[in-house]
Amino acid sequence: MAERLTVGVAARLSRYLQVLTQARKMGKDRISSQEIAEYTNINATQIRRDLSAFGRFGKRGVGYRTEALLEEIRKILRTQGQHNIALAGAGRLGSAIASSPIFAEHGITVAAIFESDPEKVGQRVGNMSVNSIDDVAEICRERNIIVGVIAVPAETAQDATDALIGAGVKIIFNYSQALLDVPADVNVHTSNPAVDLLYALYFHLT
Amino acid sequence: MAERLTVGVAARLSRYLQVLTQARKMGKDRISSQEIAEYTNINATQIRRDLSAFGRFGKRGVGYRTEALLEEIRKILRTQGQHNIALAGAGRLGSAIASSPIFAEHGITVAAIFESDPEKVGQRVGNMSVNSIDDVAEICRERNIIVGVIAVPAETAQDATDALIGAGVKIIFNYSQALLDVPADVNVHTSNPAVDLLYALYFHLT
DNA sequence: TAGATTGTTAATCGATTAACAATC
DNA sequence: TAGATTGTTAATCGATTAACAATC
Repeated sequence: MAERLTVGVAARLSRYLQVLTQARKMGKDRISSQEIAEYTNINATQIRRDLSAFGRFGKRGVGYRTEALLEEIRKILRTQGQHNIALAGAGRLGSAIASSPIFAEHGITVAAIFESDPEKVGQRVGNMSVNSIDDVAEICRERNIIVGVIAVPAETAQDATDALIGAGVKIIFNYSQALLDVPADVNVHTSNPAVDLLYALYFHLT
Repeated sequence: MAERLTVGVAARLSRYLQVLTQARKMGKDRISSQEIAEYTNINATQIRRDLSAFGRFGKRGVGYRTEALLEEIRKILRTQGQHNIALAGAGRLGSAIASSPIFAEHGITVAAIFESDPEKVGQRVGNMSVNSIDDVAEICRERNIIVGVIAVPAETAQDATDALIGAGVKIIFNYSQALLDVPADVNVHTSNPAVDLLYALYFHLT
């Protein structure tokens, strides 16, 4: 097995993947490091450096072939497979996530939606029906799910997290404000648009 | 005026802000660098180093006072004011964002929602009514808005972006998959949960 | 006092960037 | 050929970490 990527390299490669996916959809056959730089705010030299560590994917004077580079990065990141994820919360945010086309594009399927509110269990969201959180263990094992998304209010976020972890989930994407306590072998990624915004404002205002 | 923060420092301080905000809500009076480290995945030494660059905020053997540290970081990031933001898109994601409590907590108000779909104009979302995108310039100037959030499908994302920029918006948070073309003085932050997920999976699988 | 945790140093490592030869 | 863009070097800067004295 090749060396494990550093956190920084893996993060940047993911960004390139995102840009290439869209560039392909827009019908761009070729793309230069300069163009990728404009869309990612990552320095063009850094991009070429990152890529050339794995091979000579570009053509001087021309750029990179979008499709080929996409495949190379997928190989490096080993993200060619299909992945099932579980969603906790069938409210507004949960529904938005379940119906978003953004996951399918990268081989990710929202394979189950869970709710603790009995009123919502059985309702349809997107093309799925909402499951009771009590069935989380059975369903996650059956569908081979190790990624869970928390789209419930802060008050119930820890309960939803505990339930998912009990069902074998190892990666949690937290869209609530709550700070989640998890065992050491579970990874939490917390998203907070408000905090990202304060950060962006700092650079705008100074 | 003090030195401008580096990108890395500003990003980390924002994360501390997020943790402190929640810790305060949970009634924690004091917090140690070790505790902040657990919630942010940032090394505890780095946290103390970041903070001590601006003053001696902690007490040896005790930790930091949550409330006081929160205020210090707000001062450093200059995010004590109130900010109005505009939202493009009154669909599922737009509604979720408009009704989220996550912004108010940091002094951010969704001050206007815009739609190009005439069917949706005038409808109520949260405690606001949806405006026509044709009125974006007038409303953004009136409400002093320089931040816009794109919560429309990829197909109309560029149009929504152009409208917001025409109205004076300088910071765009893009929740669509589209790559947005913007003038040099406008900053785009694109969020893609699917890409973040691939990145998280890489470290889980290797 | 004993235990805990900060503030700071010193050393290392990775990120960033400009510059430019190679080459398409 | 002329123009463009990669691949690579070299130099600098910031991030990361262990270690530990200071001190609450």
